[in-house]
Amino acid sequence: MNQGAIQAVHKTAVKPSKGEETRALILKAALQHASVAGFEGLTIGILAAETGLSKSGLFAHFGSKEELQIATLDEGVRRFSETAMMPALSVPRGLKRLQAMCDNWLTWTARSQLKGCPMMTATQEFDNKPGPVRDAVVEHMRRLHQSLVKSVQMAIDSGEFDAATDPDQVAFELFGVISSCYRSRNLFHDTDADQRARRAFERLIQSCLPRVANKAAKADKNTKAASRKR
Amino acid sequence: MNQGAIQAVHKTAVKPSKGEETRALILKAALQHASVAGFEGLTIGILAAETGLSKSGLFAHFGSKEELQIATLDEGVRRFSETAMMPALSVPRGLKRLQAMCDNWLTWTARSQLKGCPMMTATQEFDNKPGPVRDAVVEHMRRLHQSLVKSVQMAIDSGEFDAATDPDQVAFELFGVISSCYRSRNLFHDTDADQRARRAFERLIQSCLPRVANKAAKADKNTKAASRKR
DNA sequence: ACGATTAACGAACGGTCGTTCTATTATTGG
DNA sequence: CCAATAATAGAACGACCGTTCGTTAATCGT
Repeated sequence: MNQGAIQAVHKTAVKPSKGEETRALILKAALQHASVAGFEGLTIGILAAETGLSKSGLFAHFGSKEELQIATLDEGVRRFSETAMMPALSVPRGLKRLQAMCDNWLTWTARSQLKGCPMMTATQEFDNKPGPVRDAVVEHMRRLHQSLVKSVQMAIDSGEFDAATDPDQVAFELFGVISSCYRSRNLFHDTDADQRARRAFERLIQSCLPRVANKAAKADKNTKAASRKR
Repeated sequence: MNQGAIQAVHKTAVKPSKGEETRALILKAALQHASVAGFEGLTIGILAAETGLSKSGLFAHFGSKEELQIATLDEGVRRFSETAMMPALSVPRGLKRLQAMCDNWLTWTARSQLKGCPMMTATQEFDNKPGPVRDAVVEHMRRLHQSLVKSVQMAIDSGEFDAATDPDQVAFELFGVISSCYRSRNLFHDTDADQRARRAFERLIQSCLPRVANKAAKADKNTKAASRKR
């Protein structure tokens, strides 16, 4: 099915047939809607009305609601990749690229004119609902996590991060910051959310910087270690 | 309505009438179900079947689905308070209490035999859906945020945290860590999620400790903190 | 213990859901 | 340009949704 998606992309690049054209239009509206009302709230009737199609006409493009949800999720991931991740790849690997990723991650929903992040929404909606949609979500999120891990690893390799840094741990915490930012934005309408997130990123990065092995640092480490014991 | 809840609690403490008894039973099942399938997936038919009541019989207890959702959310908050927050209040204020809160926060769903955190679920489900349920979610989450802010402030006042610490920022990041932990647990079934969260808490706390410039500064901070106490 | 009150039931409603089928209209390749 | 094919419409389906209503059964205050 992944090959199918690739094939579809290739086809559209050559010649957008009528079917693929409307399908893309549907997915655009679907993504917009899912980013607000979630993937369960994405009903075929509503989506048909929004796109001006009939229920059955729209339905025929996917064959089931599950397929519609997966297609919408894939579209979201595609948009995320091209809006947030790919631009960061043009930044030289290491800390700079990681920062670019974080920054793009924060702002991509606005730049894509989405109300919330579809992947985060899907995560919450399907994390306890077994099935193909959940499987797709897990797959996508695992990939995203690995992208972050890899970027952190590059910052370690370049010497910008301490060698003892745990990339998985950093990725874990980056996800947390983003989560908290989205919540502050959408639930509290907190206009400072982005700034908070940036500060959190900064703090996280600070804690990953190499610990220089001079006396002061060593002493500081020791006191830290002592106080860490509970 | 808060007074109503208090009154209800008081009543049950004295004499649990039949109605209140079954209502409590319904809410227990509702909370269980909402923690897995969310608050929208909480249908009256399913809930009636699970509790052995008829749809109309169950419905009569709440008058609308919206009221059922709010009542379930309130029950979740009540359980969270008594399972996670109240026990932490018996720990002396300051860093220790904050740590107790974080620890209890991490483990309360398991101790309450819930699959996920109802409040987090509700947050995601209603953050873009205006209405009474969303209002209730915002209210509860704001309160929780303030609880954290207050605990952080106490750690500042006691001198355990640097005076320059921003309590709102710390609360923001704590929420992030919890979010990430829940996601790792439920989406990835990551058994290390709790450990990751604890490490993140630790790192966050470390970054809030007083920057020991010299002893005089520390003493000065303590006196400031003492005079700030109300 | 009895009358008043409350709790619970069962049937039914209008609505929307996802889905299926058949028929009609557009698009496409030769 | 014309047959073959794809895209869309429309009506209907059974299932389930939240909700209403009238009736019956259980509980409660006195």
